[in-house]
Amino acid sequence: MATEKSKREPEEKGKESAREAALDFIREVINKDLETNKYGGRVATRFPPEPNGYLHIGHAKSICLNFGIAREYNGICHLRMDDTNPCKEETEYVEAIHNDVRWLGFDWGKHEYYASDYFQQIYEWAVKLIKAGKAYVCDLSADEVHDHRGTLTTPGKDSPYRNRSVAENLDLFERMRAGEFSDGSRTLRAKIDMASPNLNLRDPVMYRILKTPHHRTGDKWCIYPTYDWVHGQSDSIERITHSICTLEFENHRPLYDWFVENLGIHHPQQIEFARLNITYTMLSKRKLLHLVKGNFVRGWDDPRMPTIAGLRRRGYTPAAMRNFCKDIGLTKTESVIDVTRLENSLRDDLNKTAMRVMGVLHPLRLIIDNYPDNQTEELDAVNNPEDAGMGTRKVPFSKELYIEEEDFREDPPKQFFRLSPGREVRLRYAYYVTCSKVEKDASGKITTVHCTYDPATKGGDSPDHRKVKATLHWVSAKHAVDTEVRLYDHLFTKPDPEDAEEGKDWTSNINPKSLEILTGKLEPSVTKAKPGDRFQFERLGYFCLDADTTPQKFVFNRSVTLRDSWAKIEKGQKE
RNA sequence: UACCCGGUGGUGUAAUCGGUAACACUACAGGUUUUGGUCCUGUCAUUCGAGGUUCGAGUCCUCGCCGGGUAGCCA
Repeated sequence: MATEKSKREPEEKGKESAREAALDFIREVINKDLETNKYGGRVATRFPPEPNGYLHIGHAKSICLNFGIAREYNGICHLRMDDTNPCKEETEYVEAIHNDVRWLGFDWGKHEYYASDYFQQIYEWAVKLIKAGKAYVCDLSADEVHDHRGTLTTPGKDSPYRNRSVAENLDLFERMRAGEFSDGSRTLRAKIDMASPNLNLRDPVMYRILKTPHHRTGDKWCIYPTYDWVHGQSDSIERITHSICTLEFENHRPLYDWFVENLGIHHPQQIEFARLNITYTMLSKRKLLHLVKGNFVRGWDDPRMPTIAGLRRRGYTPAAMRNFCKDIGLTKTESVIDVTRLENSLRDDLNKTAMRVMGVLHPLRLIIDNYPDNQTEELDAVNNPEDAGMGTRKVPFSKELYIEEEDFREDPPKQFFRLSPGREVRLRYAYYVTCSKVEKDASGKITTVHCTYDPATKGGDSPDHRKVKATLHWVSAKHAVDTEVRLYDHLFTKPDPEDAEEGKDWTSNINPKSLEILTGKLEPSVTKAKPGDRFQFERLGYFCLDADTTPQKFVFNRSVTLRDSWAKIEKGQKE
């Protein structure tokens, strides 16, 4: 094993350094800023979620980026809750965010912040802009503001309230804060340019009246700053150097720049990257919320969900997710990642780390006619052929076994190497067996396969070195542990879930067969497992013990199948 | 129809000051194998188009074409 490792290491190191050599465009900007000493050698990033839902794999990309950069540059990464809309935010989500970021392997230390902690400062800066004649109270309704904004191709019109005196603005704004006006009746707006080709600069709203209690500030405020007004200033307050965000905020950057410049405060550099898209996967927080609220799934942590909580329950490891985020790269090009990339990252990780075990999903009885009736043998099985350090275990063997239905064909097609009448195969770690006959029920369905075994092949090797073309997994019938197994398929039937037929919406693409539940048989060693433990069921896939498990009933989630080249061949034969 | 951003193989990313288009995944073909897994080997693009600058262009210039974003008091 030691020699194998030393053989592999140079390769892996080579790959690492090659990866490091090719810096992504964001790290290039940071390097440049370090060279020019733009921020005095500091690197400070932040991950700024709104606590209005669970984090998903797209957020994982951002988390890995922001915390990763901080780690690499010996900098710092803040966790900041962007909680500026009291109507949508809940403490439950804050806790879920903590959980998920930590689970992914990142630590914000003491640097946890809330935009709501800055409300007073933000308010004072608003007053400052009013005094400078750069913000005004506007009495237009939401609809009227919309009408005045103009369109993508035509300029907007100034609000009739745009030229109020500073004194009047100050008075009105103070009374907005005091709760004198009803929700939506007035706003504070930045005075920029109603004719700007960038609509974000057409006197954007900075404050709205919202008499709704906030999850942290309670009823202290009845006016709340908009995201556009608060976000950049929050970054500035925290002295963030590089504000990394997704592409849709590119058009907002001029506005954020306008705010910090007119306030004369620290100016972070915003850098935008393309958000993650994955085939057969929905990555819109709003729509994921709809899936949960509409009971299309069993909750935020349903193993079919692309949420971090869902993937965790499915059996994903933090390392697999981090590797995935690293592998997909970072650009400004909008792209769609094939979901098999995500699955492959899990296979890669679990192949090296998961304990092997034998389990049968679709049991077919197999009787070894020439095996002693009441005999049980304890056979040695390797726990992980990739890691000898994981040792071996004993697996009980007896006359009656279960094998996988798929592993027997009475009339084998071309290239089918598994068991069929007259054919000899290996039962993993046990014996060579040859099929002598089958039993069928009235409908013609095969109920039992009879075999004879060769006692000389104990352990799975034949002294005469004769070859068998297949090795089957099996479970001893009288030692088998029943388990519920949940098999998952993509939550959506189309690569692009948004691609709905005329007159239908994205929910019409939800896969009605995304969950299949069955009862399987497992070797008894799994009874020691704890929820969250991951296994490879040999020749089938990776499975994770679910939290629904009770002392009476095991529940396994299939995290991902193994690659299956026979399935591919068979599919090709049918076409 | 305005503004902003993007366009390299089936997919995702690379390619210092312009200098032989590289890596990974997939697919396909082999090899190893007590998992049809893993692992190993091989094969698969002249960079959206047209001009231009240059000894030399994926990189620079011009004009097109295509895709995405933007008209919340959401973030």
